[in-house]
Amino acid sequence: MRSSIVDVASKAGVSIATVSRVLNGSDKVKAKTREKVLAVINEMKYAPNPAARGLIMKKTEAIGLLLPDLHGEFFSEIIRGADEAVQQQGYHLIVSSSHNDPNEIEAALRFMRGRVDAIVLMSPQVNSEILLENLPKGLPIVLLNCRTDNTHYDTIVIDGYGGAKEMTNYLLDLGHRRIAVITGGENNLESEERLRGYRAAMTDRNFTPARTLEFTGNFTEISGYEAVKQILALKHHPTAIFAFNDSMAIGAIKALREEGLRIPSDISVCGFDDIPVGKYISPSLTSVHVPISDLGAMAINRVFDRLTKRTRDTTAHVFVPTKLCLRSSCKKITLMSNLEKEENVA
Amino acid sequence: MRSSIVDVASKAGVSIATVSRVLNGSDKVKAKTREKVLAVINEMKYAPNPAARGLIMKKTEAIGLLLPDLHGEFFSEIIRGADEAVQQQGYHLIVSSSHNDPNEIEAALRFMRGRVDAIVLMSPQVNSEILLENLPKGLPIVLLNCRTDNTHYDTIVIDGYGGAKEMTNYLLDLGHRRIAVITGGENNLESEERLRGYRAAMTDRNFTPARTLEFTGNFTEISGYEAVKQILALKHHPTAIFAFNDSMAIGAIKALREEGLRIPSDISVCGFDDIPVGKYISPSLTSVHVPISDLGAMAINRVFDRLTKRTRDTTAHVFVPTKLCLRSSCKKITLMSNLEKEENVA
DNA sequence: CTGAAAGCGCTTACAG
DNA sequence: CTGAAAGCGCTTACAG
Repeated sequence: MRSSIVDVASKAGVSIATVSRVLNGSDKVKAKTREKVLAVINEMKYAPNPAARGLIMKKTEAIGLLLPDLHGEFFSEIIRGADEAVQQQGYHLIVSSSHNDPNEIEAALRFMRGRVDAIVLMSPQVNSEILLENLPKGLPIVLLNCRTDNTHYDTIVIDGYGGAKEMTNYLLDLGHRRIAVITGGENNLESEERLRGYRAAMTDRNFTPARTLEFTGNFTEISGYEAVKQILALKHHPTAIFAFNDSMAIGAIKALREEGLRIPSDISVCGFDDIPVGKYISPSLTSVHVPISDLGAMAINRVFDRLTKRTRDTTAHVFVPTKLCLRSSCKKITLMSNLEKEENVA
Repeated sequence: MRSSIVDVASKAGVSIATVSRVLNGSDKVKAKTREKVLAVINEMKYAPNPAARGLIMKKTEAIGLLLPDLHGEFFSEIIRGADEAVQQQGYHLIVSSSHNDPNEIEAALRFMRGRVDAIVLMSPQVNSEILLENLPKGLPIVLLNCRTDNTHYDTIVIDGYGGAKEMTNYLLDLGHRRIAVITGGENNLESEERLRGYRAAMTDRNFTPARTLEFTGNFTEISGYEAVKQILALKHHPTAIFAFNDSMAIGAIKALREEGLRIPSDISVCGFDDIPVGKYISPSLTSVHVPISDLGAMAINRVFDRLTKRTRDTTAHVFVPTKLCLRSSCKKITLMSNLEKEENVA
């Protein structure tokens, strides 16, 4: 059994109220008393039970972070950014992954009640009704890349549309016309936004985005790898592949190489997110930069804003811009076959 | 304010004891009463406060996971494995990173008291005395890759020595003699074990491991990258570089390429850990396989063993074997310069 | 089968 | 400056 405040009090010959006061730095404690208590605390290595403290003070010094998945560097960077921000305030993180399963989200949210002071939730896949009805009331909540137009919560959303559009325009500028995309799956907000951006860029330039060039992945390396196998089964290969995240781009590159294609001379490849490892692989990966760890930190800091200035109760909706990050995996195309021209010009 | 058990009780016209009983599935509740209470619970969307419950039941259904760092895929795989294991039991994870700082470890450990039922601690860098004196008593604790010969706690340790030795032997078999290593820094258990393994393999085969071929990194890509800049300043380049983790190997490969060297034809490179991305890069990375996510799961499952069968109080010390994972970043060397022979043969 | 009461380990008015 | 007491939201003997 751990020692409790009662043990400290009796050993120090004071009441538990006094021990509590020195613990909480109250100034209405005589210096001598304080020292005596402190001595006992150190001697016993006493530390107050945070659960009891949380129960009465209604603050836990913990923030819940609920992520859809834990695979890959994207989520680990989110966690890292969040953890740094949280540590700066002396807070801690309770991390959970939902696997995009409403039941798991519900379980995690329930678990967090009473244990966290606020919640950061990232759930690009689960639809807003389910989400909203499970969200605990009375707790600051920040929605990260969630599908919701509900303005009742603070939201942070990456500009997937703009980023994908910019990337597509870049590929178009490079002369590419047959651009295959590897998506992150249906019903996934991030994927959908990126797809929308890609299609818009094509259309804006009077090209018809062909559905036959849209392949479904799930944001993992292996799904990018497998998508390429399908892509190469096409009678006319695309000249560029735009994977909707870097992990899939990395998987795609591997598959392409296995088929003897060189990147970018035979085919260009780009990703999205700009995960740290992207700049280290060869060829270095052209991507759409997302400030991943900042995203985690931003969400946490927004939560702290809420926690401190309770007055301001207008919700904030921040839209995070992306930035094209040009490296070596994409290359200018010089000549196009007639066939391609025919197929793509509007 | 969230509703409490009192609200439910009054609305259902029963005592809080009865509500508590239906909450905990006690069988001594009349079916009709149970239904009435359940109806109210659903209507109010009531969920018990886990902090209060934890306080009295002395169990929190949370496990603390304290990691040295949050950079890169290694730690995210540990978290993933741990999270999966924990979710299987309906438990949750409280994650923290220590940055190898004793103060942060202490703060995290203090934070966890009363909030977790057990702790998994990974701290290859902080020495055992500091660690041991901060460890809470009365809580199951599993030490993951910690420097301690204390048998009072359960431990799980990767066979860094064996793995590095095996890798070095492999390089030796390939004909390499000048093998540079990039370590993970001094005072880091994992790095030290791998260094010991490398040196032992060299010595066993009657080669003297040259200190001038040992370069210091810190397990990050950039440190591998920078180490290579130093390595290439050597008057005689090594024919192989053994980075003590994959991230550094990936950084090293990038630096090597920038200097126009081809891998593995000009120089062989290998890593350690076998992080998922390693098989996707080019050339695919030869590494020492560590079952990373399993490690997280193993630690959690060990903790659950403790939690359930309190009787067995002999501590377990598991030593996790590694496995050579041969891919394409290392190549046989056919001829050696006389100079190299002179320098390396014992 | 159900309720009143004690207690988990703390904090904080309220007196003194 | 300090202590006795109430209370945070729950569970669980103990009676009935």
